[in-house]
Amino acid sequence: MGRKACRPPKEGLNRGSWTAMEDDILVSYIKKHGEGKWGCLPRKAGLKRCGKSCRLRWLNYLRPGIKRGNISSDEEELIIRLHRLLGNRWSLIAGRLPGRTDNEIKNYWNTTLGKKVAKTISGPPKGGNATGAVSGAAPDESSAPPQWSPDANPVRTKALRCTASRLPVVRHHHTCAAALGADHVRAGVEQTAAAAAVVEVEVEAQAQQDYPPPPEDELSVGVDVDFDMGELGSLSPWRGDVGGGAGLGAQFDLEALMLGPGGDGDLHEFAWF
DNA sequence: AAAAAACACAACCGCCTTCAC
DNA sequence: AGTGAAGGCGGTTGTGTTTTT
Repeated sequence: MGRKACRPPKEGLNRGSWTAMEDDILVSYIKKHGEGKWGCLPRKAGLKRCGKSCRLRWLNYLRPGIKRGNISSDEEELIIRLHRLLGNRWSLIAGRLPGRTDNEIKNYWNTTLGKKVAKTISGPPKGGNATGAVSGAAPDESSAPPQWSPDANPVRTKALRCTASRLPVVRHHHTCAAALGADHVRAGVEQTAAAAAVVEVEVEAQAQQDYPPPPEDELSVGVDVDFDMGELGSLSPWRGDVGGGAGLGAQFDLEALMLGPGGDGDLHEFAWF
């Protein structure tokens, strides 16, 4: 048995744009009863809307502190940078822009910024890291800072993720020690913050050259973090170790773009060189 | 001035994860 | 532990507005 159903039937619900009166009802209800329980809210507030619609309306437009429009050039720059690192993880990006919502940023990117960035990229002559892509919600790599040439850096690695509380999980398609030492790697590490934390990293790598993939579980990556948090938005140097069997041991330096002041579940992005 | 095309953005949809039972 | 509702997220669509032809 699941929890009690709270959602109202879908029939007879209003759709489309919200009226000022609906907004008023929603705002005054939430002021009185607080956020949450979206499933029950429409019935209790007397709104002919589904809970999801109420939630969206509140979070994106009615919530206090929401900034609307006029995205500044500073904000634009930050969005571009965060998108480069995080891809289409709009809620994460929005979390770094006070007063902005994921929906607004997503819309802004899809209509304006994405095209702008694409134009910038396609403008200058091709070269550098034109190959490959980070999978899924692909961050915009073409403008990523560490320039590398395919000749010198044979492997591209994508998407690292971990939490400090987890045992290391390693996934790889193809990889090699040399590549790990001289790679163009983008790593997203979610960790619970702690001084001098040792972070276990999940790796997904893709080779451009045919190196024999090491057997499963022979590659492990430990990032020995000197948890000297840099200034928000700054790059700070970190040092890490790649251990594991099959001669894969290697040391590497990395830079971390500080996206937050450091706290539980804070997100860090690493780039290997 | 009118029609067509392009743009901007609010809202919806479906999927996945979390959580209460 | 299993089940199903609620919550959250990203992708997509619909529609009003602006620009171009």
